[in-house]
Amino acid sequence: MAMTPLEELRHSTAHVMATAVMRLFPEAKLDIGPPTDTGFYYDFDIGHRFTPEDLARIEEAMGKVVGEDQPFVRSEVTREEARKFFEGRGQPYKISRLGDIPEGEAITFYTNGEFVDLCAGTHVASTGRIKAFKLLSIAGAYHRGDERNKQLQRIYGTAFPNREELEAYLHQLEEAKKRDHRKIGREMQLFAFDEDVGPGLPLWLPKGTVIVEELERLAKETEFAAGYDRVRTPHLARESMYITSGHLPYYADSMFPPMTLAAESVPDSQKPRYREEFHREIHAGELTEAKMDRLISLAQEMAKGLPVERYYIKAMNCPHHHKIYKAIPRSYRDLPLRLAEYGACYRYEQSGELFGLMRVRSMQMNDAHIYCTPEQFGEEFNAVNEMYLRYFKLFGIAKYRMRFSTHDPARLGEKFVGEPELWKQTEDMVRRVLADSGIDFIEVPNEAAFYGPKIDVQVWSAIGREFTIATNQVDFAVPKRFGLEYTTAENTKATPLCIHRAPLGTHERFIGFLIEHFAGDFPLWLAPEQVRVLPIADGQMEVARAIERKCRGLALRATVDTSPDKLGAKIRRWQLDKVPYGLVIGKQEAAAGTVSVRSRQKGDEGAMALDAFLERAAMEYRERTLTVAV
RNA sequence: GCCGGCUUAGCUCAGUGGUAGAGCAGCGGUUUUGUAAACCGCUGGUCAUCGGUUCGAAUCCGAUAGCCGGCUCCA
Repeated sequence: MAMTPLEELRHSTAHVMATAVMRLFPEAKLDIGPPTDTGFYYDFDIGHRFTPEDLARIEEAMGKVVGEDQPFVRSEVTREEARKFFEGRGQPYKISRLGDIPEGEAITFYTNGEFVDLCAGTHVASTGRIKAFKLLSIAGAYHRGDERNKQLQRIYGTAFPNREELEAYLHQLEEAKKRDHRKIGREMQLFAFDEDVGPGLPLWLPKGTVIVEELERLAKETEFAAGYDRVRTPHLARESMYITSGHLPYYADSMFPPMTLAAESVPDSQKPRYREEFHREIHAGELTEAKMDRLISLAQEMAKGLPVERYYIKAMNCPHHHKIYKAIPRSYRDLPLRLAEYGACYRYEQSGELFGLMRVRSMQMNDAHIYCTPEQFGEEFNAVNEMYLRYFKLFGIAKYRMRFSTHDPARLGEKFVGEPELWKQTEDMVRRVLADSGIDFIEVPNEAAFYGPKIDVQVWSAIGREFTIATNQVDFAVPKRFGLEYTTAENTKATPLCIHRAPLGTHERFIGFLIEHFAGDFPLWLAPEQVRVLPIADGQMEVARAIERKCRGLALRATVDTSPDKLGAKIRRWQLDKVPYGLVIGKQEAAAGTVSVRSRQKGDEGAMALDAFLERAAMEYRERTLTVAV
């Protein structure tokens, strides 16, 4: 596969970096050093721990290699020659990589100066062509990306054809950091984390809650129009349900550990009396850590030997929804049945995976399950995809990627339920729906859910990480496990297909994404504060209050700046707070019944009648107008 | 979970073994103000936590927690 000139440059820079590292640390063992979308990396196995100071030293040594203007020379070798060469140099990873090259394919070395690398190429003519590079970070990375393998040290860097482009890229990185939802979320007081609450458990502050509730309203209206029914389910369920669903064996690690309690079958007289004993203990002096330990062992002692049962906090809503399906006998006339809920779920994500709002342990999903017949499937699946696209248009989301995840036949019965026919049928159905609708997508094997193929919509965070923002999944397996059925027109029983869909993902991730997408500059309908009245002096305070009341009468979120500051300061604060409209009220406006409007897009728009402004704002709100440039 | 780094006031950040600082925010007062910062004053920190070294620790060492950059994972 040919590299683009930029990839060639970056890959060559990776070789230069490896050359420099070998000069400084001759004992280093090399793995691989490919280009990436934004730069390059090289993986090293080395006893020394790279430090940020090392990066500067390595950069300096790289500068020397560039100065030596070493030509990159390609040579073909035999497998045996290559193996001997790397054995001689003590490079086990290279020998391992050699094994990846299929028989009959050319084995090539690229040499620059004293540095020789197993490499398919291609490269720039010589190291002197590398004009602008920078090493960015040090990271751990497993050999071949497998957790069971040794962790190597990876150095990330980037390179550009010239200094200017490198500087522009570094500047762009800085700019992206300003969009980071974690920074804006704190500045705008949208959400917060607290150590006592726990990692990955966000608190929605009042302003963030406004956004949450506006999104819920959007979803409810959209889903109502599309024929969904709303349901509500508990946050917990007995272990037995997750055994039925098949989730426990697959996902126990990702769920919070169960709550264990005395079984319902234990007579009351034998059940532990936590209450009295605890009460007595807890109030007998200070509550120390030692005492907590005593109380916990007391509880364990009391429960000892009793039959127990376990409850899990739900990590997904599907099993509960399946139970709602099952609560009532269903006929083909009832299908499709679309059950929607903004369900609260909890997942015990590994600590290192948590990332602001984008990856959390408590979340609310824009979830729904559509139960339908195979004949209805195409139309239903397509309707869900169209709902995605309508939403994306509403939010002005243009940069996304549809991923169609299919199964791997080699892993049937292990990672994927063993129903080869159903896999084929449903994947074909999805592929046909996608083709008919003309949506661009990429197909990725081996990424399906265990119960069926899926379409994920991928977006990128400000700092460039990729996330699934929405999902549309086929499930032909779990309804069967739950014994879901409907009576067909022929009066026989059949199992429905189920579509799991979450076009708005979770509140947490979706809002995290929206914060970055809009850089906090939300369209009016989502803005926590929509209108701020800015009286010039106290003399206009009464009029300002009256305008605030009028706005609120139209459900517009308005406030008055009651500070003793001068207008300039009020405007500045209004601007920094990213409020869509500011209404300046001075003596003239108060007398004329007008407001001087300031908008985020146009700045000072001059005076207009209050009613005219209210009509405009109310319409923007109602229509969910995308008022901001994104 | 793994590798590495970071943690000083609400926020942004100075402070390299010898009495904890600045700007902004907040609070109080004066000013009643016309489109991005009026003026004066005040409050606020167990330097993440615990332990160690030292006559003396924000500063050196260790552990723990949280966060950050990656890896792995992501129903």
